[in-house]
Amino acid sequence: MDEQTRSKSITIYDIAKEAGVSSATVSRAISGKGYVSETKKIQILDLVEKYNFSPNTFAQNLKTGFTKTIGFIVPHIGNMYFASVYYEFEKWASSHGYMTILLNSKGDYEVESKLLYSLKEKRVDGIVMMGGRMDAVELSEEYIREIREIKDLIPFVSCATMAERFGCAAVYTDDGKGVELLMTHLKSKGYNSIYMFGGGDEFYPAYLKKKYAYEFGKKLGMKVTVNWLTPNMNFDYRSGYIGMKMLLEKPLEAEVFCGVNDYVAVGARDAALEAGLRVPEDIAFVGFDDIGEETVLPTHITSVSPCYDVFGKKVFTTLHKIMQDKKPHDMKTSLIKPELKLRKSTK
Amino acid sequence: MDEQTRSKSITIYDIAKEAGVSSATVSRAISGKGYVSETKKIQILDLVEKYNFSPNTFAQNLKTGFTKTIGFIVPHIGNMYFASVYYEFEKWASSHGYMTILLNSKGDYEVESKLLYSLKEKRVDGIVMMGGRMDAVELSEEYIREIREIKDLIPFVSCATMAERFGCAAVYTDDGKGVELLMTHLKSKGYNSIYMFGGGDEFYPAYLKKKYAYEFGKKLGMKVTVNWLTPNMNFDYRSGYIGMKMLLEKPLEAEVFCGVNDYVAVGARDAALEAGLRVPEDIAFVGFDDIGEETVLPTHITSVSPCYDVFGKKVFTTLHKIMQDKKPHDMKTSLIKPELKLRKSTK
DNA sequence: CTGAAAGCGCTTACAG
DNA sequence: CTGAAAGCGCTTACAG
Repeated sequence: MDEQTRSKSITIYDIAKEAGVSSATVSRAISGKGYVSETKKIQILDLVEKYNFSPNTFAQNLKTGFTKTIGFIVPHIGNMYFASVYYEFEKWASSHGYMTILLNSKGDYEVESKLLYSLKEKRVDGIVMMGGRMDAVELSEEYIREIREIKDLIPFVSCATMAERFGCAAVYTDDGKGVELLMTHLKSKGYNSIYMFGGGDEFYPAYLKKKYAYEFGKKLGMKVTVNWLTPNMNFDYRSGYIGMKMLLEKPLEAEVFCGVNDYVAVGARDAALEAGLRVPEDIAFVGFDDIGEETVLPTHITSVSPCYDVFGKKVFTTLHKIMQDKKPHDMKTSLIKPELKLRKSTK
Repeated sequence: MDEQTRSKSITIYDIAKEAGVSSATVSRAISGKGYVSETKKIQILDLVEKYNFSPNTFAQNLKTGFTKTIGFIVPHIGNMYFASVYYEFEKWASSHGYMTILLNSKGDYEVESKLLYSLKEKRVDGIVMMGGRMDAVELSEEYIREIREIKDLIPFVSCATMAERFGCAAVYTDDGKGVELLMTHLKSKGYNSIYMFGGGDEFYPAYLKKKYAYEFGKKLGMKVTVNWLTPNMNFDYRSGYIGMKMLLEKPLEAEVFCGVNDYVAVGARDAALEAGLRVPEDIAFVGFDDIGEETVLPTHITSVSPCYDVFGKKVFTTLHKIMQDKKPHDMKTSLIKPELKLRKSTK
């Protein structure tokens, strides 16, 4: 990083001089846009190789107005659900020449706003926002306006449930389908009752799963008990653990306990094990999101998996399409089909 | 993203015109560098506020040569060790006006090289690299040269063990201290034998922990058995799980089983539980890295924690210092003092 | 304290 | 197919 090293940086003009052409021709040869004679092209590209030259991104950006950068906001980077979508998304983005900036809103509304602002400032070409405020069932007028403004300014894809409410492109898992898959399987294994819990019901990802389970249970002839609106319930391990402790004080109301995500399910399972119950002989657990990558940290929980590869790809292609269009885009919603991963927390 | 919206973007000239000053004065007023009369300054800043103006980063970068961007390479984003250091680092970086790009090398050597190249291309102001190849005990001449080249070009901090070998700034946890803390505690709880396993011994983070444990065990009068060079051993859950399965086929060689990290320890613990052993009554488990954030997904494993807050901050301040200096920096190594987190996997 | 001017390194109509 | 030239939006010596 010393001055000399920095300033030695080669430019398009150095290449042009050595090749005996103009900088415009070098630019055309490198970008592949516009005509350049085969001879000169080869000559220039050789020089590029020789000096290991790459065009200055900032000069390009300044000129073209594009940054080839995408901002990706998640509420919690440690949550494997978000990490997995990001991971798959990034593969596609980078293979298309985009660099992705991962940002953590910590689930904090103010931080989220600040991040959105800083991405605007950085003039990113696109924004992906996962979960957070956008998942909330009830929204303030002001927040809706904030999101509408940003999505009119910068290509924007939300991975929040029901995000079409904001008039933006949305990609999220089909929870209705997920619940159906899960309950059909449980029924086929001879289970006849299920208890839905965890999560904040003020957020769709919790609310809808419970609602769908309730409805689908009727159709299936399964008894569904829903734990609605328990205070301090959340999407984390602790909620599942504490919730289950309380449930264990009374006779069990169901054969299967379903967390709104795997973190809740794992917490509940641990509480049950601690109480001396056998899983799955005495009690079964299921969850959503498939957070336990086998080689990293398996949960052993039967789970509805979002198919992260399909998910991440869909998010990228959706955003990419919007970035390509010049005109404001039609809002478009894509539902990702989930699949069931069977593990030893159920029969 | 439509053309109109894009081009409406306001510049320093618009502000200058409305304030009746030159663009130079506006620039000075905004950056706070150079003299501007109080009256004009206030007037300009009001306009900035009014139009929600922020200077075009690319024009700034092009002019100044700085990008205010840092590249952060990790081998696996799903590993909570890397995720936690990143998380803490990013807090400091962003509070100093730096944007951090997180990149995943997937532990692949070629990908790592490509990422390094792309960061050079992006002209980031600094690079942090965690683990990966740099952790290897044996290195090719070529790789050493590659790292030396990049660190001479761009401010560079490595979080690999023994990274001072590359002549670059290094920040990593003090494994010697960690082993000492752990074993002293175990001894005080009445444990007299420990079995060290997991990891690839071709990497320092595994090799050194085993070595230190062996040495420190002598001093403490504890029996230390070290599982060296087991093929296919790694830093993941599966290694711990499979490794423990094999160990359980014979009479146990120790009271405590220590994984080179928590993933290994959790895998081993699960194998023991499956075999019907009680933890910690029949067998105890310990690990390193403290990957189980309590509210997210607790491991319940007693662990040597790197103190992520101190770690992340140190990485940033080290990098920041190098970025400030004009001259090539002295290589500097900082060891992070670990602390012990007691959990129910030990007495 | 302030402005005119050069220049950062590209891209892209435009005119040949 | 090619080059001269303008311009993207800033910053910063330089000269007042």
